[in-house]
Amino acid sequence: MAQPTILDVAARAGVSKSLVSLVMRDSPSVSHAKREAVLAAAAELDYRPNAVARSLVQRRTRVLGILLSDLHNTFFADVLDGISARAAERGYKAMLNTGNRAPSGEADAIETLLELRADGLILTGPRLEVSRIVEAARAVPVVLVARTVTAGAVDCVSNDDVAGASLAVEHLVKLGHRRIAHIDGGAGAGAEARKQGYARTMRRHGLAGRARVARGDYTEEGGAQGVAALLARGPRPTAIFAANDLSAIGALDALTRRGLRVPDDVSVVGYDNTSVAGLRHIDLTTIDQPREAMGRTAVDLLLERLERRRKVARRVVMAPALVVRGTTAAPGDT
Amino acid sequence: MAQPTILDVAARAGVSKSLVSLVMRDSPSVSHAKREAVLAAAAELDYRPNAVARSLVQRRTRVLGILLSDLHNTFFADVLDGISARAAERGYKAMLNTGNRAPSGEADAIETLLELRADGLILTGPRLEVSRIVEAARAVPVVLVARTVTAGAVDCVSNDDVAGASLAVEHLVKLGHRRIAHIDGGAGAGAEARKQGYARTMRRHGLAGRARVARGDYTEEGGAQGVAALLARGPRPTAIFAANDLSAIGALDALTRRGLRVPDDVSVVGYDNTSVAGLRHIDLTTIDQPREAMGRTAVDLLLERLERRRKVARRVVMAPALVVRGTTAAPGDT
DNA sequence: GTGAAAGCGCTAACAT
DNA sequence: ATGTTAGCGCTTTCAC
Repeated sequence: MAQPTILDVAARAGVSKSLVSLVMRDSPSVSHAKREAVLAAAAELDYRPNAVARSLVQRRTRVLGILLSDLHNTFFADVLDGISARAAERGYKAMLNTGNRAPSGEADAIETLLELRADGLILTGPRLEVSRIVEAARAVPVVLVARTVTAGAVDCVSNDDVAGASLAVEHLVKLGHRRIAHIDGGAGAGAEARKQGYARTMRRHGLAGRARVARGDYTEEGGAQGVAALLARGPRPTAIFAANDLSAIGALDALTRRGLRVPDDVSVVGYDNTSVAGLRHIDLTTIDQPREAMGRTAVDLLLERLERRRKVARRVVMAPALVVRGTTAAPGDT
Repeated sequence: MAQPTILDVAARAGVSKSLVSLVMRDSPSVSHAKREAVLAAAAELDYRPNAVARSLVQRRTRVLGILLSDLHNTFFADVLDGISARAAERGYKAMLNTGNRAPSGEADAIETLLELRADGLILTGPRLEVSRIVEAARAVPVVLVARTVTAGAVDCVSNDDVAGASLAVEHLVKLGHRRIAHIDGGAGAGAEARKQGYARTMRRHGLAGRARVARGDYTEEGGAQGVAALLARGPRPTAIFAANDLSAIGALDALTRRGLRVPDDVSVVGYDNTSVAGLRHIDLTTIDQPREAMGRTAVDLLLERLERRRKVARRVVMAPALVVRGTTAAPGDT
């Protein structure tokens, strides 16, 4: 027999299928004897409840559909850890799908999750158009992580990029730096806010005149080009705040290749605290986003809609933290 | 209305639900007029076929259950790219679940996938006991990636670790190295084979007497300790082959911190070609496993069982490749 | 405490 | 070319 059904178990245990159903769901109103008989039969047959059939009749799957825009970025893996842990605690399963870094792939992935009747959706870092997101939200509750959208039906959880950038700059100022440059993240998610946080904090310290921004794009290459641009003209900055870790690493490498020492000649700060930042060989000072907490919060928001029937949108902004490592120090006497 | 059903569409289009079903599945035997009417009604209602109901009646889901042992390791993300691409090509959906690096988590994840009635399972790098894997294979076809098991019902796809290690050592020998040491991967997957490949190749070149192995464990820390052990006594090796990239990076860092230059004083080779290895700042020579191809192959193996009803186990071993970067060079005149 | 029966949304076999 | 009908494996009343 392919996969045994509840009827096979019932027959073998000599009871009705309703009784088997009650046992499988741990109902207290079953006699000890019958419960044992049913469990024995189930074990012998290698029976496994069919979640498909159960979902059909219950009209819900207890599955949360998770879209991860890019598995190659361990940032998302951390968010997922929080999501899975929380979902398990609350009796839900997390099923992932990826968009393979393409907006159209994301749309397909969401469609699949919706056809499989996930009870709700958590989209982490989606590059998808707003209209598609809102469309999905007509079918089930949707929570966005690491991306915000101002649409009534969608909840968002993100980190405070302005505050994070501020932490980075404050740290450098406290060390004594004044010529602090920024390599931005171009059109990337959160890049605009990080640039703003940088500019605002420089101004607050009366360093607006010293502020310099080089164009980047969240890539290693972008970070290297940012350094090239910054060194090409003007006084050399004593510190660089890059919009993310990858571009910070690109900057790091470009600096050392030019014979400049980090942090002796130039300090470098990144953003995200990805796992590479922690490698001793990189040892990058950076800004940490509370990734796991963001994942957990996303699940909580979703279940508020699912179980408590909340209707109004909520937007949760979480606080980032400074992680000091080896790429920052007081400026040398240049 | 919550989610419209096929009956809602049928009513609105003025046809029977079978007709709607045919249209949704692109049947050619539907008149143009009715097809348009149905599609219009479906669009207006925002109808989405219920995969749960469909799966129940078809007794298959067209879903492949994918277990990724650890999303934080981008190695698995690459394998997954291959899996998703291939699955999509062949009309299947890939649904992932992770074990959160714990064997018990993996067992739960598999159980979930089985209850959701995935048509087959691909387990990548599972740390799970063989017995549990065989057990799962009683329910549906199972393919293992990056782990082998000698059980009849399970297919495996892996890379040839012995050959990969051989490539690494051959590369170093060709550069002129003779004192080539190895930092092993302890009990990690494939570690034993890599060590064997190292030993065998050293012997083949008459360097068995020069072979030295330091204990590692696939971690950065392990790589650093390996270097410490190797430098503590005996003649300094001119080259080190580490069992994976992470430990190679640990070695790299330990070497430079001791004032040794790479590759001038010591060459270093890793294994896996993870994304960090490619960072300019690391620029590690390493062995590449054909990860995407492994993922694609896993899907093919699964579908051979699912669609062609293959019964005998297959074991596919794929060829690794050398990727030369900046951490290897001819030995200096030490 | 236990069983019988209805039905979840769909497909498939059969009629027409 | 289109409609009718009988389940898929389970949960959920409702009887007993």
